[in-house]
Amino acid sequence: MAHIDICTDCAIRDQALCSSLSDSELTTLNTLGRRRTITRGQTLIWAGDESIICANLLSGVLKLVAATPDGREQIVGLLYPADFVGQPYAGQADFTITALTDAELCIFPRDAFERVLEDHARMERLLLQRTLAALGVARTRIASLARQSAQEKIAGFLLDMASRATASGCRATPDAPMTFDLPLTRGQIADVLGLTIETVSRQMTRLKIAGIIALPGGRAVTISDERALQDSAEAA
Amino acid sequence: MAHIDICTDCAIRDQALCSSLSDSELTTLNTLGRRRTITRGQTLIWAGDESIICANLLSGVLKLVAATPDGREQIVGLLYPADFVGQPYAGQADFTITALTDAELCIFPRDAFERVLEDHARMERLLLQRTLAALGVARTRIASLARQSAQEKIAGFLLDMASRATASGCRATPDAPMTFDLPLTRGQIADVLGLTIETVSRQMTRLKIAGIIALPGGRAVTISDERALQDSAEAA
DNA sequence: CGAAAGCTTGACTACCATCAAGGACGGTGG
DNA sequence: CCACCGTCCTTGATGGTAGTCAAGCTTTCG
Repeated sequence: MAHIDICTDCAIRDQALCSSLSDSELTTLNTLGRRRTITRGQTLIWAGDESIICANLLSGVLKLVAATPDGREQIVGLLYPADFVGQPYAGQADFTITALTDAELCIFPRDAFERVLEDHARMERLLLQRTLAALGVARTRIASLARQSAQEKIAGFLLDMASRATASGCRATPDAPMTFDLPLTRGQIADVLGLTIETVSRQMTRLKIAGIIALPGGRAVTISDERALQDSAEAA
Repeated sequence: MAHIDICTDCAIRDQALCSSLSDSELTTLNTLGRRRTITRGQTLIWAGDESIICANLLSGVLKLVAATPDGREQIVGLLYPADFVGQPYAGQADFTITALTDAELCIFPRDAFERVLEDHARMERLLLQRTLAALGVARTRIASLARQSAQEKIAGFLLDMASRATASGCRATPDAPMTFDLPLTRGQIADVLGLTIETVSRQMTRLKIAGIIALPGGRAVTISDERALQDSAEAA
């Protein structure tokens, strides 16, 4: 909950919105923001509540959740380190934001953050660019959810998670089997892909039996045959 | 194809991005933009092409289409009058944009438009706000596509189209039956909702038989029992 | 060690896609 | 004016994919 005084040492200094600011400008932000750690399962923002905070995600993974009146739940987006969190200019929050893993945030009051945006055109432009990119991602997901089979969804999801896991720290050779931990449970994967937990489990088993992936235990996944997985992601 | 010299008379002067500009600032835009009319079915931008234009939509309806390698098609968004068209800061277009009805646009070269944004912070902020709103809409659609039944999708779609049709020109009484023309064919509705044309047709028939809507012919729809339609949109 | 949460597997079902055929509507040309 | 054609829409029969219900297994954590 302490004020930030270490922006220049920040893990995401070069990737987050703040990368548009000079060191001296950062000191202004310091007085506004504070670090906060939340634990797995904790909710940062509830849908419908007044939208009073914005943040940069420093570490961990968050989910954006839409809930239907009758209790069905759908994850409409995931947030990764360096992603921007919250809705400037919004009266109330559209979605509930909850931590999937322990996470660390750099939080600003929304109104103060909006004033910073007004004074820093570069930062506002960067946010616009990110928002446009997020819109593209969301629309791509619309196409996937509407038209892909369960098999395609799972294969595509695994490829996506794999590329994210290897984004930091490349692997030795492009063709070597690659192992990583999923940050999501089967149930959460189901919520992301618009499937049920049983279907997710069955598709994973199918890929395992086909020798395309291995499931060494826990949340770990090994991709043994990336090419075949890509084919699965595109198969009608 | 003429340069615009009638912004101050523009039908969407108060709703589009330009509403952030003074009359004198508009004259600058005049020199950059030009009006263009496209006919139903014509494509304005192809996915993958270099993203070279931005525009304001003056009249008509456009579709944003994602196509999978194997030919399946999904409409990932619809654009209505006063909506902003195109992707500033994008290298190449993510989606194909095609006219569903005859449409009128006010077109700017992308690079010139970006320079205008840089000089007009109010306009850039307005675009940011719109993009954030569009992101919320897209994410809401993710939830719908993933979790709603065909019945819910159709009912929700009809309510949405109804509210759009009545947005301009309110109706007499809130409870009176309301009739309007759908700007989309059954096939296009299917592409929006991630269904097949047959399922769309069957659901419409079902609603008709239930006395909730009437189909007077052509593209026309009458909502006889809005309350029941809302129930259909929320039923599990 | 025990309980809770998460995962897998099986049997069955329902919903929607697919395939197929025919009807309604609108425009064109004889 | 009517016949013709293309596009769009409706309806029926059938099947497959993924959802639902249920039971048992594994991992995690207090």
